[in-house]
Amino acid sequence: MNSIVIRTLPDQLVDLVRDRILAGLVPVDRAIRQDALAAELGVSKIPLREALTRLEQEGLVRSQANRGFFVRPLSTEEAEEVYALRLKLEPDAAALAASRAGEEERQKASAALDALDTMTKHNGEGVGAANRAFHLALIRPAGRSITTQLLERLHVLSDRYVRKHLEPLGRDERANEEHAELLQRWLARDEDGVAQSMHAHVQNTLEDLRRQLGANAE
Amino acid sequence: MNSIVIRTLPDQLVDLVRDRILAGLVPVDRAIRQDALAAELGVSKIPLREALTRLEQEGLVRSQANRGFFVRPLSTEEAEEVYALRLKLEPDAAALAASRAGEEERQKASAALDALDTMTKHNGEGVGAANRAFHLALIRPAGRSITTQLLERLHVLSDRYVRKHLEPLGRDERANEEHAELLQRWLARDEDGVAQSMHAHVQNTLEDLRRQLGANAE
DNA sequence: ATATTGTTATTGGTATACAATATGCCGCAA
DNA sequence: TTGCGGCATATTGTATACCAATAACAATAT
Repeated sequence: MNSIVIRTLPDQLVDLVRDRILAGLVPVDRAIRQDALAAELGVSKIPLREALTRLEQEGLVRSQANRGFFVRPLSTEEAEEVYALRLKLEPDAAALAASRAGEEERQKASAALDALDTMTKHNGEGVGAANRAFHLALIRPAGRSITTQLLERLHVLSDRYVRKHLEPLGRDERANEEHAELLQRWLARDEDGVAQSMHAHVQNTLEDLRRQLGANAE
Repeated sequence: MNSIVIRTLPDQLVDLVRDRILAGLVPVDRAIRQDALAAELGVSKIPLREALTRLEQEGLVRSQANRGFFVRPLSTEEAEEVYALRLKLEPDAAALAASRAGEEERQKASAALDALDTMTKHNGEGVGAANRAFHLALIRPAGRSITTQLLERLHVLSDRYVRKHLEPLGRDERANEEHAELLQRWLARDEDGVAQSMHAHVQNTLEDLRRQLGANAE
C-alpha cells in the first residue's frame, strides 16, 4: 500500500551516503568533496548538500562553515550516550508497540527477524541494516512518530560502533537468542517481558561494546 | 570565546523561519511558497530549502514531494508524546548538568532565569524563546550533545502548544515559582531535588495543557 | 453534475557563475 | 634548517537562470 512513495533525489542520496559512512568508506578527517562526490553519483551538488544536511541532523556528519562536511569521529562518550538514550526509550516503546501492533505489523516484525537471521548466516553486508529494520519493526507500531524517528537515528549511530567493534568478532549467538526471545514476547503482547528483554539486550550489547572499547583503547 | 562563530545563511534562516512558525505567522494548510519567501527574505531558494529541510528534522514542517513544505498541525497526540519524552529525559539531564556545571555555566543559568523573568513581566514576544533558553542552560552543562540537541527540539515543539493554549491565559505565577526552585536546587547541585523539581514542572505544564486542550476540544 | 482535458503555477533539479574563505606552496629571513 | 608571510589555487556557499515533472486549477464536454 505504501509502494507508491515518491522518493526524491535527496531521499535516495541520504540512504546512499549513510550506507557509505556506516560501511566506513568515507575517511573521517577529510572534508567530503561535494563536487567530486556529486559527479561520482551523477547528480548536482544541490540535492547532495540537502542529503548531507539531513545526515548532519542524524549526527553522522558535521558541517563547518566554508570548510565542508566531515564524518564525525567515533568516541566512547558518544557511544555511552547513545546507549543510555536507547535504554531509556526503547524498552517502553517496544512494549507499547507490542500492545498496539496489528496483524500486518506483527507479520512484518517476524519477517524482519527472518531476514536478519539469514543475513547473519550468510554474513552479508546488510547485517546492520537488517538489525535496524528488526528493531524498528518492534517500535514503529507504537504509533509514536517522534520517538520512532529518534530511535531510528540512535540505531544508525549505534550501528557504527557495532560494525567497528563487534561484527569483526564473528557471529554473535547470544544476540540471536535475545532477538528470538524478544520477538516471542512481543508477539505474545507480554509488555513487561518485552521491556525487560529489550533492556537486557541493549545493556548486553553496550557491555560487549565497552569490553571491546576498553581492549582497543590506547 | 564563542564569539567568532560563523553563522551561515541557512543557520540564520532556520531561526528566522522557526520564529515565524512558532509565532503562528505561517498558515498550516498551505504549502510554504519558496520563491516568494526567499524573495521576501532577500535570499535565494537554495539556502531557504536547506533551512526548511532542517526544520523538517525538527518536526516543525513536513515535506511532500513535488508539493512543498507544510507546517505540521498541532495535535494532542503529538503534545502527549513530546511531554512524555521530556519527562523521561529532562530531569536526569538537568540533574547531571547540575553536578557538572562550571562557574561560567552557573552564571549563565542564573542570567537566563533573570532574562525570562523580565520577559514575562513585560509580556514581550520572546517569552517562549527565553523559557527555552533557561531550560537549555540547565541541560547543556551535562555535556551530552545528542541529549541536548534532542531536548532542544522537544522544547521547540512544546513551545507551540504553550503559546497557543497557555500563554493567552496570562502570567503563570506557578511556573515562575517552579523555575526559581529549580534553579535554586540546580545551583545547590542537589541532583535528586533537581530531577524531582523538573519532573514536577514538566508534569504540571502538561496537565495545564491537557486541561486547555480538553476545554478547547470539539 | 461529473469527468476529462488543457492551462498555469510551483516544485525539484541542473548548469553555471562568482564571492568569500581555506589550503597549500613558495620564497624569504633568521 | 626551520619558521613565517604572502600569493595562487581549490573549494565551499550562494545567486541566477533555466527546464522538466508534477500538482492545482479552470474550462469544456458528456
